[in-house]
Amino acid sequence: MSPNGDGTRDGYVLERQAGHLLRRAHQRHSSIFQENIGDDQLTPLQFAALVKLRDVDEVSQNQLGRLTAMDAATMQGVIKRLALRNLILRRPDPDDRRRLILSLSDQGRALINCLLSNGSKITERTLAPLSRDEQKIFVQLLRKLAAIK
Amino acid sequence: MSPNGDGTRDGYVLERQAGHLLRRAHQRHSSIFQENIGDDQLTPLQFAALVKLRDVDEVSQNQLGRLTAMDAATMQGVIKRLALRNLILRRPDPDDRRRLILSLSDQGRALINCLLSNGSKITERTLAPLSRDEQKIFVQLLRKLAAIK
DNA sequence: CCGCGATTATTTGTATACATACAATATTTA
DNA sequence: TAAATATTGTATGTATACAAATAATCGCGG
Repeated sequence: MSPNGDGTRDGYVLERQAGHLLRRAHQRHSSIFQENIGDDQLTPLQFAALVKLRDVDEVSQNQLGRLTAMDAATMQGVIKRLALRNLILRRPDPDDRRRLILSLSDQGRALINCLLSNGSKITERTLAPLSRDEQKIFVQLLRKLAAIK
Repeated sequence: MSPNGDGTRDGYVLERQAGHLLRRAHQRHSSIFQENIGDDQLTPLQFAALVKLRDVDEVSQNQLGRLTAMDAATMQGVIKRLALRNLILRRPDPDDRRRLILSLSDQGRALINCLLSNGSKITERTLAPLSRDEQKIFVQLLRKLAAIK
């Protein structure tokens, strides 16, 4: 009756759709992140913002959003919470009064330097179900799907 | 200065981390979903719930959550909104008074039957940056990462 | 210099996502 | 059977996500 062996009557099987699989893989990663990041308050987006801010030193809020693929509204909340913990500094741009210039505080810099190795561990564990070769291929294909470069 | 050619001082490059890439790929898919599903109100999770409910006919709310990888709290909101649009029916389980038995309404069944082809189109467009061979490999690896089967 | 479109940050509203807590009900076990 | 345990649905709080609206400011063409 069920040509797919999973109770379906025709070709559309949820478990084979890229979107559903992406969501579940991301779900699994989030769980791994939370278990391994080593800071109960820090979320994946907050971590990404700190990492990128460390790379670029100073940027406006919207610019950082583009670098980390967050829209302005999302970025605003992330930055607000990081500032609340004194992990980042916000000062007005003297050359453009619309902008807030963001930078890491000493505390934020220390934290991100300390947590970077956890970040690598998280990536490793996320990809652990795959062999080394599969990991390389997967990341390569995923970059195409994420429209990176 | 920058061994990675992207402004970083050491090995951790955000754009190469599986979690970040999964998030961005999922982001891109969500956008494709919204443009192609053909129903302005329907979200990816609502669509998944309808698809699965069509496959299994009748289940409790928590059971449907497990089948679609949503926790009880998330499922509750999704079901509430589907019921509000009269796409699903909720009736108490006579054998277990904790449970609500969910099923598609005629309207919900008609809608999902009509939208299934859009679902396939969405999957196709999500994977479009990859060749046919790459798509097969990617989905296979993604299933491992999503811990399906 | 003026006006007008673009950019920046914020705010509001809706929808995931999940931890936690809770009340009602089932099940297991002592 | 009574007690401990587990499940189900609901509610609350926090954090993404993004659309849409807004106010302030910038830049550019005329």
